[in-house]
Amino acid sequence: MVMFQGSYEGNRRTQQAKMGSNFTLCVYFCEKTFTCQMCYSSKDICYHCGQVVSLTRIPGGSQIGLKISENYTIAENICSTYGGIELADTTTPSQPTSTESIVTDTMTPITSTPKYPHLRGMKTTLLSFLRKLLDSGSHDHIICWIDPSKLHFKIVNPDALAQLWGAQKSRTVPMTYEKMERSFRDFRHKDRTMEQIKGSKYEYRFLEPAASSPALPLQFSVPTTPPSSLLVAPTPIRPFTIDNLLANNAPGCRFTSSTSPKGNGSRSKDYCSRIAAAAIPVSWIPSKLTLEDAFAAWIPPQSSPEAERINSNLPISPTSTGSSSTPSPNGSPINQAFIQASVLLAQQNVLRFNVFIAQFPLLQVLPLHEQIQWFLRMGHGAGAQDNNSQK
DNA sequence: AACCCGGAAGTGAG
DNA sequence: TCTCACTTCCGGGT
Repeated sequence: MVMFQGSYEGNRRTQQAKMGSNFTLCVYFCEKTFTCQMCYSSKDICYHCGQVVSLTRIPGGSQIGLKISENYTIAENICSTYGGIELADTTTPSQPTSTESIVTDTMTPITSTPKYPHLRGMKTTLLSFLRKLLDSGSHDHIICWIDPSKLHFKIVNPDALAQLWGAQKSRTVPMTYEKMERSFRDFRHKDRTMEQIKGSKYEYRFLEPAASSPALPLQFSVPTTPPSSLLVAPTPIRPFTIDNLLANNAPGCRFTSSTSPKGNGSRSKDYCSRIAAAAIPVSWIPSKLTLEDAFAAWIPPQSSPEAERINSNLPISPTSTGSSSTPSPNGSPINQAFIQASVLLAQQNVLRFNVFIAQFPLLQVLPLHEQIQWFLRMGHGAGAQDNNSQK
């Protein structure tokens, strides 16, 4: 595994990483530390967010001087998605003794590192690349399904998509959407693997099922369309919690929210596919999931004061994730104390989330459910231990 | 002028 | 060397 770690220095929002040469790195932030990992690409494109993550080394000093430009977006977990590499545990980072050791011990020149070694021998076609982005659901701000059952999709950010594709191919010349479009024209007219939706420049439809095109391996398995059996399942396999929602990286999920920074977002069928992947009956699904709903569905860790307070008033164990208890879709068997506590908790979390996300413009480019993941991961949620020092 | 289209040659990987 | 899947360029049409 190619990796380095370092302690976080200074204001994370204004720093720019300096590492000497252009390596593509994965950056994972937590409260005080971060981890960077090389991706197998000569480009500085983050597969996760579609933006440039350009890191360089600041020479000298015993601390690693790593900074991320404000113009760049934090990239999360890209390697585990694409390269099969797990992120390091940043809770107890091992501090390298010098910047020199970082480079010599953990940095491998791009030229000697095969791109996506797990893909050796497998040709990555443009079609399979698009399908993977769509099916992962993590690039909805770049390319997303309009109707997965009809293989109908939309390119939301053509330039970012071209950047991703260029990074995938490790071309020295930047890829542009115009050049990608040339391939699309062949797909449409020569290969007949795609068609353009009339009147929509950026909407297309695949003309063949995914199985016939070579698919990239996924770290997680998600169906293009949810099995119909899930949509009519009479009994929930997992309780309706935000943890379960977030734990399943189902395609196309978006939370809707009045507080969404871009006010975008939200297609109920996307939400349905997420819910279906979490194996929750479709009858539970509201037409839209708001930020308030998401936090209302989130049951805090049992160790938190809020959780203990709720538990003491709750006849049904709320140890949510993985539990066999099944909250009612209508909430009827749940006692008033729990409902009131949940509402209070949701309100607190929404307020905290708004404060949190306002501080991090870089996170605002991410889909809302990923913003929520960051929010929870960084321990800001009401119910988590309130040890946030960051303001 | 801007955009779209498609032919043709070039490129890199297998 | 050959094939494949693009990539790059560019002239023509709308």
